Amino acid sequence: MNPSKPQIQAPTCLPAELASSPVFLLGRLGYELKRRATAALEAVGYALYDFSVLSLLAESPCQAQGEIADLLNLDRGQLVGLLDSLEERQLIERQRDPKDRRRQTVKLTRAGRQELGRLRGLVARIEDDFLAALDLNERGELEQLLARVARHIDPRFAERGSVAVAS
Amino acid sequence: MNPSKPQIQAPTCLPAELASSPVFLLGRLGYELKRRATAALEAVGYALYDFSVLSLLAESPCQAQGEIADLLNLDRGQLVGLLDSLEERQLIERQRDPKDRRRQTVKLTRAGRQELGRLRGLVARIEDDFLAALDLNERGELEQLLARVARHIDPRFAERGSVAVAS
DNA sequence: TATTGTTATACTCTATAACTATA
DNA sequence: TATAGTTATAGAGTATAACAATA
Repeated sequence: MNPSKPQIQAPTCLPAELASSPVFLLGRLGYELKRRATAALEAVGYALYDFSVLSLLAESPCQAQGEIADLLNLDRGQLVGLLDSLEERQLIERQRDPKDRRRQTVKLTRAGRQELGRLRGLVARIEDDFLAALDLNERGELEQLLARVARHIDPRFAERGSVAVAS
Repeated sequence: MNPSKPQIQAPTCLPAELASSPVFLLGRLGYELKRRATAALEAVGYALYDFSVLSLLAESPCQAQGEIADLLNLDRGQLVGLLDSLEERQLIERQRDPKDRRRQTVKLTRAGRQELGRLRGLVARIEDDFLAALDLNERGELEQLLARVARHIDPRFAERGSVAVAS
C-alpha cells in the first residue's frame, strides 16, 4: 500500500504464544480442514458428513440410526436429512428391524460402496494437500500422536478388538 | 445413565478408516478442544476469543482493530463486541490513531496483562488435560508437526523474525 | 412410561450488507 | 471514491422440543 511508510512493523503473523500452542493450532487446523472438506464435498454434491456415514456403514454393515448419530457426534434429527438424501440416491437402504420395529437399520448398497470409493480419492487429496509440509514418515507420526490423544479423550476412537471393556 | 442394561455393544467405536484419518482426527479434536476452551472461559466470564485477543496484544503493544481481526480469522464486526466487553472491564484501551483518525489502536492495560496471566493458567490446564496421553517429549513433537503444517497452509503462522521484511 | 425415528421450532454463530467518519 | 470502525440484518448450522409408532 505504502512502501515508504515505516509501517511500525505491524506484525502480520501470530504471536508465538498462539502459534506454538497446541490448543490454538488444533483449533485453527481443524477449522481450516473442515472448511476445505466441506467445499470439496459440496462441489460433487455431498454434505460434509456423508463421507463419514458411508465409511461407517462400510465397516459395520448394519447400524441403527441412533448408533450412527452417536458415533459421529450428530444430532439424530440432523442425521435423518442426511440419510434421506443418501437413500434417494440409492447409496444406502433403510429397513425396519423386525425384532424392534422402532429401529431402522441402515446398510450400504452396492452403488453406495462404489461411490464411497470415489469419495475416498477426494478425501485423500484433501489430506495430501493439507499435510504437504510433512513427509510420509512424519505424517505417520502425526497420525499416531493424534490417535493416541483421541483415544484418551474419547473412547469411541478405541481400536477395534482392543475394546477390553472393564470387567 | 443406565449401567444395568447390557448395551448391545453394537460397535461402539469408529471405523478404522475414520479413527486413523488425520482429516477426521483433526476435525474432531479441534472441535472438542474448542468446546472445552469455550466452556472453561465462559465459566470465568470470558468469550472464547478473549484469550487470543489479549495474547496478541501482549506481544504487539498496539494493533489496529482490522489487523487483530485478520490475524485471528475474526469478522471485524464480531471483534467490536469482544473489544467493547474487554474495554468495559478496563483490560484494554482504544485510542484513535492521530495519523489516521479512522483507525483505533488497541493496547493492553496493566490489569489486562494481569488478567492474561490468570487465563494462561486456565488454558494451560485445558491443554494439559487434553494431551494427558502424551509425555512432554511427545507433546513437543506434536506441536512441531502441527506448527509445520500450519505454516504451510497459513503464512500467519510464520515464525517471528523469519518475516524478513523486504527493505 | 420410555425409546426410535421424525418433524418442527428456537437459538447461536457467522457472514453480508448498510452506515459514519475520516481519508 | 475508498477505508476503518460500527451497527443492523440475514443465513447457515446447531440444539431443543414436540410428535407418532412401538416397546
